Amino acid sequence: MKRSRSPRPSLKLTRFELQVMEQVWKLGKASVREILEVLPHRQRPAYTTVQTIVRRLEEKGAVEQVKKIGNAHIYEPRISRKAAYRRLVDDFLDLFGGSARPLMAHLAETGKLDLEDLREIERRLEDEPAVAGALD
Amino acid sequence: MKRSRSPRPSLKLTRFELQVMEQVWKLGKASVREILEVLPHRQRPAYTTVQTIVRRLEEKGAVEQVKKIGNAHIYEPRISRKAAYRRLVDDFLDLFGGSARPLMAHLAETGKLDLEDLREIERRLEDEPAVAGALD
DNA sequence: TAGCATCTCCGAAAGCTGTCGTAGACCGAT
DNA sequence: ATCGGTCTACGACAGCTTTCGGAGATGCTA
Repeated sequence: MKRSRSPRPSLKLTRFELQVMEQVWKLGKASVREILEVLPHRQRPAYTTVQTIVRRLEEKGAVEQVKKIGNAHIYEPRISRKAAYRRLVDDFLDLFGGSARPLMAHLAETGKLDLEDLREIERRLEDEPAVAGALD
Repeated sequence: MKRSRSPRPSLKLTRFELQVMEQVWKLGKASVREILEVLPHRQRPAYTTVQTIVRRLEEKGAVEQVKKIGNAHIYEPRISRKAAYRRLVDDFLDLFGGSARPLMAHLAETGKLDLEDLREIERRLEDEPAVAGALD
């Protein structure tokens, strides 16, 4: 049975796949139904919709079946939240020429970023000795 | 002829549509062929591919035909670069709970943002008296 | 052990994006 | 007026994402 693949170095998750992963990360491990039930009420999809997403996440190597409870599979994340977001952010940064600064500039110009935000991040950077990557 | 619609407050552009818009913004006004020719050599698509994108941009109200030269339409942008990116960024920020700070934090953690970047933006913010939005 | 609820498994429709070809209109030069 | 090249208009299709239904397996309970 070639259910799951090994997790690719940085696999691309769609919006909804990410939303599902978010719940799996949050819960630590989860069944399809549990995921469904913690999904925001707004546009809660059908059970089988979530199931399909989980299936694809498994094919991509983002989650894996770790056991069964009753007849339901229980899944655990196989990639870290940070790794997933890194890929997403990288893709997005490409729209801004690949570096963060133009994005920053845009955020500042549109009022989404103020001095307080900046100083906060700055403090963190000063504390943490720029370990630059490798921590998943 | 119901060619173009009025520009929606903030319409969503796909990656490639944005790439085409980028050229239109740059050129001020342009024909399909001009857009095609300034597109990066890398994966330059067929003429009609660009044409289709421009057609969709027109349907969305992102560009409009302003005149003809020979038998070719000339298009002008109808939405600002900033407005387009704002929509994009907003959508993206939703993945981070809607505010910029978590994104910042991620960028800092993954080494995409250093103190120098932050101080640069900070300087800008201090100069410009937070006019907070409304400048398209 | 019979029945019901729940789950899995598979398949597939519908929408969006990127891709292009063809048919025909149009323009300028001969 | 005609002809060749360029453009438009339209439609189509493949791949991806989101969506879900149906058939059958499975497990719990009476």
